[in-house]
Amino acid sequence: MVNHWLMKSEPDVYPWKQLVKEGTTHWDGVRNYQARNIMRDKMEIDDLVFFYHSNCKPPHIAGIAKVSKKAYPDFTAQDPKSKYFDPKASPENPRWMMVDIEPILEIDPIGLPELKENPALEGMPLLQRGQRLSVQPVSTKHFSIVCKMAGIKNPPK
DNA sequence: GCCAACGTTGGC
DNA sequence: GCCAACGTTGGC
Repeated sequence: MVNHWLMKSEPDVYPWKQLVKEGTTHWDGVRNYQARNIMRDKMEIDDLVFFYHSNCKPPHIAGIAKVSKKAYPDFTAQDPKSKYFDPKASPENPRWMMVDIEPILEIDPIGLPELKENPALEGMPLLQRGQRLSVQPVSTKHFSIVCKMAGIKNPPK
C-alpha cells in the first residue's frame, strides 16, 4: 500500500522540467521539522508524490513523481558553502533529512484555483488556510480525484 | 510588493 | 516555560 504526498518547489529554484531532465533528484533544503519528520518517518520507496509549483501564477501541480530512496542525511546542511548550511548539523547529528524522487508522469498542470473549486477535495491539506508545509500528505481518495481532474486514464499505483 | 499565517529564537 | 520579536512562506 503506497502513501501519497505533495512536495512543493518553486519553479525558479527547481522546476518539474529539471526533474524530468535529470531523471532523479535529492530533495535537499527542507528545514522544517514537520516536513522532515514526514520524510524520515513516513515516506517509503514507491510512494507517489504530486510535484507542486509554488510561488508562481497560478500555483499548480505539475507532475507525479515517486520516492526512489528512503530518507538519509541532507548533506547540504553540513556544507558551509551551501545556502542550506546549518551550523548545528553534524555527522553525528545530521539534523536534516532528505529523500530521492524520480518523475513518473507529466500531467496537464492543475492550478490551485481549480483544486479549490472542487468540493470533492475538501479537507485536502494544501487547501487549508495558512498551509505552508513543503511536504504534506495527500489522502488516497484525494490523490485519485486529482488524477481524474488531470484526465489520467491509468493512475500510477 | 503586501501581508497573513506560521515557525523559530532567545531573553527572562 | 512563556512570549515578544523576528524571519519565512507563499497566495494574492
